[in-house]
Amino acid sequence: MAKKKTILSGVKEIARRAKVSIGTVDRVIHDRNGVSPETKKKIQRIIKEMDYQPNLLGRRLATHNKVTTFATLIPEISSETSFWEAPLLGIKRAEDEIRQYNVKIEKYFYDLNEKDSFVKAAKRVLRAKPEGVLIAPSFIDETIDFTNRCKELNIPYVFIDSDIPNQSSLSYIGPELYRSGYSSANLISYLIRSDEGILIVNISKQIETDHHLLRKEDGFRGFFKENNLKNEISKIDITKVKYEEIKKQLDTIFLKKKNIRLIFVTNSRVSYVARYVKENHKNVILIGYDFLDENIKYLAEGVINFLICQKPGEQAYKGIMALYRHVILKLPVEEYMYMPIDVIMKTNYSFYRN
Amino acid sequence: MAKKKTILSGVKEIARRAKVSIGTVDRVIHDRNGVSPETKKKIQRIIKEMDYQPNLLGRRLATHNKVTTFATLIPEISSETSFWEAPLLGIKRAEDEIRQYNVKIEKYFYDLNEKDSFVKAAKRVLRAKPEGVLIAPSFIDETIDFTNRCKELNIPYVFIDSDIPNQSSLSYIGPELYRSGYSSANLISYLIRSDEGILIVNISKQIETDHHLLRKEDGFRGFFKENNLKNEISKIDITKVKYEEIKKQLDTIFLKKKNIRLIFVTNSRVSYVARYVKENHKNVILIGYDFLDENIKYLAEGVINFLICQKPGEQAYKGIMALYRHVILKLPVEEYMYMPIDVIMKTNYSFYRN
DNA sequence: CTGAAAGCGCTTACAG
DNA sequence: CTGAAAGCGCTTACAG
Repeated sequence: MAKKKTILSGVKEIARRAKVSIGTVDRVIHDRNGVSPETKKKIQRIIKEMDYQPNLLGRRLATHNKVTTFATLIPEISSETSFWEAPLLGIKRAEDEIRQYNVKIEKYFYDLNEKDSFVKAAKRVLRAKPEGVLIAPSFIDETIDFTNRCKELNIPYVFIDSDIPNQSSLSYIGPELYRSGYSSANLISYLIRSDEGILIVNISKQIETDHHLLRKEDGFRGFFKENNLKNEISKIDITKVKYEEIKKQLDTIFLKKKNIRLIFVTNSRVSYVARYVKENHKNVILIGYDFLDENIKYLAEGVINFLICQKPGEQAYKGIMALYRHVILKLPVEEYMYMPIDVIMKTNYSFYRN
Repeated sequence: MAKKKTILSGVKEIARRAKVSIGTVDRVIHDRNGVSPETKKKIQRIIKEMDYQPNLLGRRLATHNKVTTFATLIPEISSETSFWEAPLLGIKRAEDEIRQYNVKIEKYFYDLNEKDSFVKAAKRVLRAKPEGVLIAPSFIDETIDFTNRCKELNIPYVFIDSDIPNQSSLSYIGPELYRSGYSSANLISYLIRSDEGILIVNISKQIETDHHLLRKEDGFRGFFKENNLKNEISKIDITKVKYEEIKKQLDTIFLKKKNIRLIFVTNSRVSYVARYVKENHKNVILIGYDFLDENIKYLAEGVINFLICQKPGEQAYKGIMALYRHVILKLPVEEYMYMPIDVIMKTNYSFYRN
C-alpha cells in the first residue's frame, strides 16, 4: 500500500490548512509567544472549524521524559485508628495508574495528635516544590498558612476527607459532613421507637477543633429537629482515646440514662464502643463510621449494626487524579466531589469497595 | 544538550542487549513467527531480566489506525421501566473514554417482552462481526445459543445485570442476586416487629423465566429462615404490568392479610406499588430496587422508604472496559465483578452515582 | 516570527 | 529468519 498522504489529521492537518509548519500550530495551541497576530488568528479559526481535540497519547508520549511530582500530606496510620490506610492505598492505586506518564508521588505524613508534626511536614512539602499537593486538612489554621504559601508558589492543591471552604483549592473530594450526619439520623429514625433514647458519642483528642465530628452531630440533630422527632438525645465527648476512659464514661451515662437504645459514634473509633457493648452485654443498636478491619470484625459479629462509609480510598484516588487532570492533561476539574453516603451491614460489606 | 544515547529503555534497550533489531524484539514480544529459537530465548531472558513493561502509549499510538468494534446487546428503554437508561449511559461514558483509541461501539437493543426481538438482534450482532460483545442476558436459552456462536467465532463477551454461569464469558459484572435479596432482608429485619407481616411483590411479564426476581426472593427468604425470624411472609406475582391489574391484586391481598406492615418489591417496578400505597393511604414501609426517576420521586416524597441499588451504569461501563482491557490492552480481566449492594434513602440519594 | 528535524516507544510493511 | 526505515500525533530544541 502506498503511503496515504491524503487524510491528514491533528496538527498536521491544521498546519496544511493554515499553510504554516506544525511548530507554529503547536505554539498557538499552547498559547506560547512568537506568533504573529494574523497567523495566530487564522490557526485559531481553523482549530475551531475542525473542532480539533489534541491526541493525548501523542502529547504524553512526546513529553515522556518530563517527570512531574505530586506531594500528599495525610495523617499517618496510628494505633488509635487504621482509617488512613485506605487513603494511602488510594494514593498508591492512582500512582500505579499514572506512573507510565512519569508522575511521581512523594508521601508526607503527620500525627493527628500533634499539630507541630503537621507544620513540620508541610514545610518539607514546600521545600520539595511539588507540582501539586493533596491534603487532608485536620488543622484548619495551620492548613491555611500552608495553602497560602502554595498559592504564592502557584502550586495547586486538593482537599480530601474534610473541606476548608474558600481556600481556592482546586477541588474538595470527600463527604458533605452535615448531610452525612443528617442521613445517618434518617436511617436511625427507622430503628427506634419514639420512647427510646439515643446516645451520641464523639471520640477525639481534640473535639473542640475536630470540625468533622461537630458537623456530623449538627446534621444528626438537624434531621431529628426538622422531622419533629422527640427521642431523648444524650451525648458524651471522650477526649482520651483509651478503652478504660471510654468504659468509665459509658458506665456513667448508662447509669444516668436508662432508656438508651441506640448509640451513634460520629467517627471510626466505634470499635472501642463495640468492645464495651459486647463485654457489658448491652442490648443496644450500634452505629458508627468507616470500613476498618476492627469495625468490620464487630459488624460481622453483630455488635455493630451499621457502618456509614464514604470511600476514603476513592477520595484519595480521585484527589490524585484531579491533580493529574489539572496539571498534566490541563483538563477541567470539578470543584466539589461529594462522596456517596453508604450504609454497610453484615450482609453487604463483602461487596463493598472502600 | 547533545543527544543522550546513553540511557535506552524499552524495545531499544532489549534490542541493544540482545544485539538484534527492534523488529525482532517486537516479534518475540508478540509471539509472532519468524524468529530462531535461540534468538527468541535470548530475548525472552532479557525481557525477564529487565522486567520489561511495554509502554502502552507507544503501542496505542503506533496502532492508531486500527478500528476496533464492540457490540452491546441490552433491552431498550420501555414505558414499563427506564431501568436500561443507566446502562446505556454507562456504555456511552466508556465509549467517550476509549474513542481516542479508535474503539467504536455498535448498540443493539431488544424488547424485554419479546424473545424474538432478542434473537433477531443477536443475529444482527453476529453479522456485524464485532471484536467483543456486552450482553444483558434476559433470555437464558436464546443467550446460550448466541454465546455458543460467539465462541465458534472467537468473539469474547461479557454479561451484565444477571449472570448465566458456565458459559465461559470473559466476565460477569453485576449483582450477586441471592445476596442482594439476603441483604435487603437484613435491612428489613430492623424495620419491623415480629408480629408484623411482610408482602413480597414480583412484577414481571414472565416471572417463571425471570431468574432475577426468583433469586432475590430466595435470598430474602434465606435470611429470614437462617435467622429464625417468624414474620408472616405473603407474596404475589403480577404478570400484567399495568396499574389497574396491580391495584386489583394488591387490594385482594390487603383484604386477606391485615398485618402487612412492609412491602418488598423485587425489582425496579416499585413505583407502581408506590402509587398504590400513596393513593390508598396505606401505612406501610415500602422497599424496592433501582435508582429510576419515577422511583426517586416517590422516595423523595417519603412513599418509598428505601431503594436497593446496584449501579447499573457502572456495570455497563465496566463491561465495556473489560472488553477493552482484554481485546486492546491484552491485560487480564476479573471473571466476576460483583456490584456493591447500596441502600438509598431520601436523605442520601442526591450523592449517589448510579 | 517561523520552519525543519529529531524524538517519545512502539508497530508495520518491505527488502533481503 | 532478520534488519532498516517510516510512521502514529505530538513536543522540543535549534537555526535562521
